[in-house]
Amino acid sequence: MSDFINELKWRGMIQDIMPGTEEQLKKEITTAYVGFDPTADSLHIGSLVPILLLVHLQKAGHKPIALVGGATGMVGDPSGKSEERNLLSEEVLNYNVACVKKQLEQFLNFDPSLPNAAELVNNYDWFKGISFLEFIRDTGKHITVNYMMAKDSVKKRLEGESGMSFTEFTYQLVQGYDFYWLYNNKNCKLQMGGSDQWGNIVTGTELIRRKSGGEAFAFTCPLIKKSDGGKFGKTEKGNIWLDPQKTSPYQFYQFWLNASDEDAAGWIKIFTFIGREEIEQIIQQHQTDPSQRLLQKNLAEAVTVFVHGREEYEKALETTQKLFSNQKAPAESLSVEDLESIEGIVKSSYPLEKIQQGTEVLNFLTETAIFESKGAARKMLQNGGISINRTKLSDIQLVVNSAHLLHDKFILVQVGKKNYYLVVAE
RNA sequence: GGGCAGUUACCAGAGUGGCCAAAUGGGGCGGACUGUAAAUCCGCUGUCUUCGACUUCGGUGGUUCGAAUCCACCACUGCCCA
Repeated sequence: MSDFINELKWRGMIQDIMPGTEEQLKKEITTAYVGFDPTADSLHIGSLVPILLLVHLQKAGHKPIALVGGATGMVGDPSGKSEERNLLSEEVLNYNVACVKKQLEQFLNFDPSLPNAAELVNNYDWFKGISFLEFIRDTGKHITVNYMMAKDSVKKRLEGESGMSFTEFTYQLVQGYDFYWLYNNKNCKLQMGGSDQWGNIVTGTELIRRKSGGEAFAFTCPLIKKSDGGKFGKTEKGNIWLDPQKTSPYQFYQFWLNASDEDAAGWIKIFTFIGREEIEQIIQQHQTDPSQRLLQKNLAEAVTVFVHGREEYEKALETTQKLFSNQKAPAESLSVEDLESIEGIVKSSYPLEKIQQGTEVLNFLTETAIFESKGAARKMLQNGGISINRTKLSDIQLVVNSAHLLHDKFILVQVGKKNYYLVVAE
């Protein structure tokens, strides 16, 4: 259990670390927590790193606590936000909390026979019983406004144009209280999180020191960015979610497979449990022939298996191979079985009758919901971004008819290079 | 409550009576080149069935042949004062 920090260090998963943290972890089985915001009904891959911190922690023999912010979610974390956020309704929040809880459960081991069994808590459970007066007298009294204003998350907003509500200003105290509560009730001595959480975390350790005279520790992991400066985890379709209903395992796999070389080399350390030597070997092999994209393949495999399981990974891989391995081959070479078993790409159905009569492409593309409007479809087509059965379209007047059907049943539509749609005529 | 500044498309930000669906940059999407990469170059980026039409510049009214632009009121935001 001693090499936990070292393990994270070589993986590049430690940004800031409080002095004494390593010693604490070496001394005894330590309980540590990470908080998750219920801002949506699913976690996305941005939350994957904190989850991995907990998994690494448990692997190293320590006890992980995953906290879902039922209470903090009602306040709104100002960290990294340039503007005040809208509050979620309680109803939505409760639903999100339930969803996020469910997702977290699959990554940690909750077996109660383990000395370091994972635990899942909701900070609403202890906040619901605390009155406002109680809170400002017992907790607020220990932290000065001067201290709170010095935090980056607050300072930026004070200097910026949009200001900050009292609600969001209070956030760090509320989160700090979580740590204090867990320290006293669960003997939790360590908090982890993204580096944007550093300020909030430190308020927690400060509160523990001033209120109970105890010592608590913390470290943060760097926020993941793409080497080109873009936002991590976003694609044209939005966030990459962990929920397979929102992001299919195939799309999930594709996201990792599309990582740039530079990103993949860093990400494989952070997002997989592959050992150091093996990773170095993969990187080396990758460099001898980058076009094989060994790095990306290994990365995508490991993460997809971790989140969706091996079976879903196999399907995603199979779909990938069908769609990409023989790109030059005519679409006709795909068998009925191939087409029928393609998983994870967007499928839509279309009346067979209409195809037999012949439909104009633009109608076809909008009526299958591949495009929202004819204008959008037209622009894409004129830009050369649409293929049907792997043949690029150039004619707006084209009529889609029976001749386009593969095996009398399917039409494979591509938007751009990577976005596939399978239209089933029936 | 008083004073000042502001509110423009996904974001930032120009535009201060007609030439404005609105400069520019970023982001996003598509294309070429590649390796389903990066860099580079090119195109698209309010809505709609192309030409063209329609709806936008915080809201509501008004002035005007004509308003993002002028006026009035309201709302919101920021800064300063009480």
